[in-house]
Amino acid sequence: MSPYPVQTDRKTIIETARMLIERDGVEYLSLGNVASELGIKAPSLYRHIESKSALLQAVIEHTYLSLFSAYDEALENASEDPAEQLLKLVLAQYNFAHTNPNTYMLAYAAQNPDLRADPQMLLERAITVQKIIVQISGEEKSLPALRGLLAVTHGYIMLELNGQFQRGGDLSLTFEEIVKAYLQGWQ
Amino acid sequence: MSPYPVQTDRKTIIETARMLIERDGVEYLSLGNVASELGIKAPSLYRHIESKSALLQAVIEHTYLSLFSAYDEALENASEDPAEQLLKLVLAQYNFAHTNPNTYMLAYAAQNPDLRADPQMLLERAITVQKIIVQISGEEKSLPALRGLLAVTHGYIMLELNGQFQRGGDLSLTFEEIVKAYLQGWQ
DNA sequence: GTCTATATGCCGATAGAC
DNA sequence: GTCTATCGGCATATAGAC
Repeated sequence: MSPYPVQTDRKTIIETARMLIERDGVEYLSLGNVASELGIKAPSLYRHIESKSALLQAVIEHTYLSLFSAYDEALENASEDPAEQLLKLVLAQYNFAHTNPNTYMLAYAAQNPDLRADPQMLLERAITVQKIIVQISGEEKSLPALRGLLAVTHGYIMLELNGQFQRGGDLSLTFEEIVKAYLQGWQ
Repeated sequence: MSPYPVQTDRKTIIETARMLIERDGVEYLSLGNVASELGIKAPSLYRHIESKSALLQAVIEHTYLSLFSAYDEALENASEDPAEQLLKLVLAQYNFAHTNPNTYMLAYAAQNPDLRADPQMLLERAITVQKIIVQISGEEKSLPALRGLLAVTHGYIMLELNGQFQRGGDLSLTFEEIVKAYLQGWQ
């Protein structure tokens, strides 16, 4: 038998870090917090992770994969209508951000290049969405139309998460209304 | 004569902090940095500021006032056309964010309530813009139309500042194109 | 208004025992 | 795979001398 009651592994550490970031904000994450949550001491973590920065990197990667799963799920039950497909996609992102605000913001705001998601993967995903929006905007305008859709979606999420919509209303419904109006503008 | 060669005051400290945040990012700002930049020692700062958090608050307030000045300037030479006025406004914000990326992000992302800008002031500004956009969207849809405009503007700025537009192009022109298409959608 | 000295605390990371 | 002990660093903030 092991002389210590608690054991952990890399996957559990990453999930614990993710949970703590979500609960307290990334600025309060320390290896001490993570270890304490797992019932072990901070230095023990180094058997499983290389550094704090590698741990953050892993959390960000996990966040992107979850977000991409949400995209895939959203498209499963969508009709052929490109506007409906796009709405389902951005709503998936909107809901993901509300369920996981702190990791969402961490993943999107990561400045440090080695904390960024794989550019190749991001590009592939973007092209998938571009193929949908091209049916609305036409080929030539599909890149700006895509970028604007990403902007209005991400911007709305950030403003809402930061509490900058002071005047109430049904913010989820308002978001849908805005996206529909936005897509109208490219037709 | 003073026994020490260097003197400072609250205003200089705030401006120094603002400059350092802009240069290095807010996460690298410390009272030691500020003091060192001013040629004094960190404890001396406490004769002029109450705490680091009060200093950050002052920088954020200064940032908002500068941004509002940019808005005012943008409207000075604008025509009667509401679409042109709105475009000038959001371009003023876009340019401000590019000139002051780190303080822009700090001011917009401030989570801590005592680091937020004065809600009353923000509300007044929002209503000013709403009076312009109402000419495009109509009264009933003017609040969602405003929120969407803020979202697309802020979102585009954040995505560009975070380096998430990988496929190049004239990003400033693309932004204009997107805003115009967005406003089209509400007409 | 600045200084030095210091309190106090947290952090990431390493060495080496078990 | 965990532990204890420790290094080295940097942070905010206060006390009291000049």
